[in-house]
Amino acid sequence: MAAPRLLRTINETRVLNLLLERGPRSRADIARDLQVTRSTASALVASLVERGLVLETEETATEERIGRPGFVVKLNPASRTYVGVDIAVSELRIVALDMQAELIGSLTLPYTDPATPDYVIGLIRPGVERLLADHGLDMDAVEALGVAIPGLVETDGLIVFAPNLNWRSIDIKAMIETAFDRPSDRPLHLHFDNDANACALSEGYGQNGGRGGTLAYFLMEIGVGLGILHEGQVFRGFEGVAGEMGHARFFCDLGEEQDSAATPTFEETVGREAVLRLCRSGGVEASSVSEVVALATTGHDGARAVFDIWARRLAIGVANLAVILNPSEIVLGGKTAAMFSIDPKRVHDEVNRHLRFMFKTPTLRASSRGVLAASFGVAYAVHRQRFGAVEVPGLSLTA
Amino acid sequence: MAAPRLLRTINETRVLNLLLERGPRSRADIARDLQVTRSTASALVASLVERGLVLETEETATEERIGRPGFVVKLNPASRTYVGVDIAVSELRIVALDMQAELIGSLTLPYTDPATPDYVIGLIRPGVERLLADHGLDMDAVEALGVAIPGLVETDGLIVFAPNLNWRSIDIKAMIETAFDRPSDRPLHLHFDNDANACALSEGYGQNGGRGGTLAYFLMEIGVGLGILHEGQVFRGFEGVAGEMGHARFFCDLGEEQDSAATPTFEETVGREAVLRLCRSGGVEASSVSEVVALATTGHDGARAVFDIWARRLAIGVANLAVILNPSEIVLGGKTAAMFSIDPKRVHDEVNRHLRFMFKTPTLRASSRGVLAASFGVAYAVHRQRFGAVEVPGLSLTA
DNA sequence: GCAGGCTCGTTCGAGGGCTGTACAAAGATG
DNA sequence: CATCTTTGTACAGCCCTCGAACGAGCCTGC
Repeated sequence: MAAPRLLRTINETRVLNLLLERGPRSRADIARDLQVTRSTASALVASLVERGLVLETEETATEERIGRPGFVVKLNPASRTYVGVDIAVSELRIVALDMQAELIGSLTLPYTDPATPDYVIGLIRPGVERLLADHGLDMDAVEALGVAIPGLVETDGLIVFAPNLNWRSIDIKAMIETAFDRPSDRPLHLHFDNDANACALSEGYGQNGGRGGTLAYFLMEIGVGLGILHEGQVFRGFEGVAGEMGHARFFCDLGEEQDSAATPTFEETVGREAVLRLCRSGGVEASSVSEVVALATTGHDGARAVFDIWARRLAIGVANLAVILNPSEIVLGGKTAAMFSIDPKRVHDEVNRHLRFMFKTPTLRASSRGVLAASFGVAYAVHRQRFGAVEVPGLSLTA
Repeated sequence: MAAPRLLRTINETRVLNLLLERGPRSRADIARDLQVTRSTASALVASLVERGLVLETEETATEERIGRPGFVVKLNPASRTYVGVDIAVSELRIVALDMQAELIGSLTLPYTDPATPDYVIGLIRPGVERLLADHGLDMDAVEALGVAIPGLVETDGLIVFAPNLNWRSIDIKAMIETAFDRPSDRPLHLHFDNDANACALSEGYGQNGGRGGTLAYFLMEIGVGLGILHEGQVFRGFEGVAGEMGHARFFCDLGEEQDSAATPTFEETVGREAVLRLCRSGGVEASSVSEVVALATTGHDGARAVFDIWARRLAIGVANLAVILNPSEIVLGGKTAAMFSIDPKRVHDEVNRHLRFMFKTPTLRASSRGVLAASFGVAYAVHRQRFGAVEVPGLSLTA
C-alpha cells in the first residue's frame, strides 16, 4: 500500500538516516537537510521520540550561530540491538551492535561437542542471551539477527552445503525461529550470508564500499573465499556465493597438449596446504600458517623464502582480481592477513608490477577486524536492512 | 521534498512499471496488483492519460471472467523516445526505442573523415534527427540520450581515455548539450557508459540480469573488454570500467624464477592479434578474424586447429570468470561471438571441464544483438533511468 | 425473458500528511 | 534596551489515498 502513511515512513526513515550518518542536530537543521518545513521536522521528531528511537537532549546547538539556539536531537542508541553470529568451524562468534551500529560487546563460544547443526545452532540463543545480559540488555531489544556461514547459503536461510562443517541442506532459518520463538507482532528479522560476503561488508560498511565504492575481500581459512561489495551491496552470483575464487586457475600452460583443468588452482597454490607444502619442500618446520608467520617475522631464511614464493603467487591472483573488478580496495582476511603482514611492501610491489598500465591501482591492506569480521559483517547487514529500507511493493527504496 | 505530491509520483511510476513489465490491464487489475483501491487506480490512470503516457483502449479484458468487464489501459508507445548512440571506432550506431523499450529503428553512419571528437560528436544530432524523421518522429519526443564509448568514461560525461579513437579528456557532455540546445524546462537527459558495460546491459535488460541475476559480457573488438551486470545494475569499478580483463594473466608459471608480469595476458592469448598469429604459425592464410571463421566453418583443417587452441584458451578465461563472479550467464560479443559460433559445443565442453565441481554452471552463449549491442545497451540504460526511478533526496527509490 | 450475482469504474466525504504563514520565545548585536 | 535572527509550535489549506455507496455491464440460472 502506498498510502499517505507511507510518506511518514519515508520521512521518518530519512530522519533516522540523517542522524546516523551526519550526527545529532536540531529540528531546524533536520528541516533544512531534508528539504521539509520546520513544522514537518517537528512532527517527525515527535513521533520518533514517542516510539523511543530518538532522544531530545537539553543541549543547544554547539556552533555559535545567530538567533535562538535549537535543542539537539539524537538517536537513542539503546532503542534497538542488532546481533551478528558467525558460525565458524570451531567456535561461535557473536557481536552485538546498538542502533548506531556501534559495538556493544562480543562473545566467542568454542564448541565442546562435535559441530552438528543441532548442537551449534542450539548454542546461538543462550550465547546471545549471555552476551546481552553482560551488558544489561534484554532479548526483547534485539530486532534482527544476522548469521554468517562458511559455505553456500541461500538468503532465505537454507544452507546448501558447508564443506568444513560437513553440513548439507540445513534449514537454519526454521531452527533459529523455533529457538527464539518470537510473537508474530514482533518478529526477529533474520539474515543469512556466506562468511566471505559478510567479511566484505564488515570492511566496507559506512566507508568506500558503503557508498559508491567497490571492495573485494579475500578470506583464507581452510579454503580461499572471496567477498565482493559494490556500492554497499554484496555482489552475489546466482547461487549466493560469487567468490569461489579458490578454484580459479592462473597457472595454465599455453602448450596445446597439457590439460589445463589439471593445472593447480589458486587455492592449491596459495592456500593453507600450499604454504605447508612449500615449507616441507624447503625444509621449514612448521605445522600451521601462524608458525610460518612467526618464523618469517623473526628472520628465518627458509620461512622468508616460502613467503616470497607465496607473495608472488598471491600477487597474480590479486592483480587478476584488480583488472576484472577494478575495486577501490582489496582486503586480505583470515590467514592471508597474517601472511601479508610479514612484508606488506613486498606484496604491494609484486601486485603493482602487474598493474603498471592502470591509472589508479586499488589499495591493498589486511583486514582490520580480525576473527570477528564475519560477525560484524552480518550485524551490519541487518542494521542496514532494518534501518535504511522502506518497503514498497513493486519498488525498492533504500538509503 | 517528500510532499504528498511524492506519493503520486511513486504510484504513477508503479503503474507505468506494471504496464511495462506485465502488460496492459484494466484499472481494477491495477488496483489489485498495486494494492491500492480502485478509486486510486482510476485517479492514477486519469492523470497518466492526461499526460499522454497511457492510452485507454476500447477493448475489454480478454480473459473470460465473471462480472462487468473492464476497459484495458496500456502504455502509449509513441509518448516518449529513448535514443542510444554507440561511438564505435569506424562508425556511429544509433538506435531509437519507444516507451516500451521496443525498437523504433536504427541507423549506422560510417565516418568519412578522421574520427576527431568534433567531427564524430557533430554527427550525433543530424544522425538522430534523420533516424527519427525516417519514422515520422520529432526531436522533441526524445527524452533521453545514452552514449557508449570504447574507453574509459566517467558517468558525468568526461571521456578520460579512448585508446582506439585516441581521444583524451573530452567533455562530451558539454559538447552534446551545446549541439542539442534544449530549453532548461525540458532538458535532454544524458547518460554515458563504456561500450562493454552497455553491451552487458543490452543482454540483461528485462531478463535474468534485469532482476536478480548476474551476467558477464565478453566484448572482443580490437581489445578485450568485460561488462558485468548484477541485478540489473552495471558493476563499475571505481574508475567506471570494471572489466579490463584483457590484462589478466592466466598463463603464469609456478617456477620461482620467471617474471610473471612478463607472461602473456588474456588479450595477448585470445585477442584479434593472437588469432592472426596462430594463423601465421599454422600456415593459415587469413588477415581478419572473420576470414578465420569462414575458413573454419567450411572445414579448413588449419583454421579448425587455430580454433581449437583459441577455444581452450578462452575456456580458461571463461571458467575463471565463472568461479570469481558466478554469473548466471556469460555472453560472448564482438569477434568472440563469431569465433564461438564455429563450434559452440567445443567451447562448452572446454569450460565445463574446469567447472565440474560447481552445482550449476553458467550458461554460455553468443551475443544476440550483433553490432548494435552497445547502442541498445545505453538506450536501455536511459529508458530505465527515466522510467523506473523516483528521486527522493537521501533515499534511492528504483523499480 | 428476467432476477440475482458479480465485477467495473466513478463519486464523495473522511482522514493522514505536508506546506506556508503567523507568533511567541530565546539568544546575539550594538 | 531595542533590533535582528533563528527556533519551535499552531492552524488553515491542499494533496493524496481510503472506504463506502452507486449505477452500469455481463453472466448464470430459473
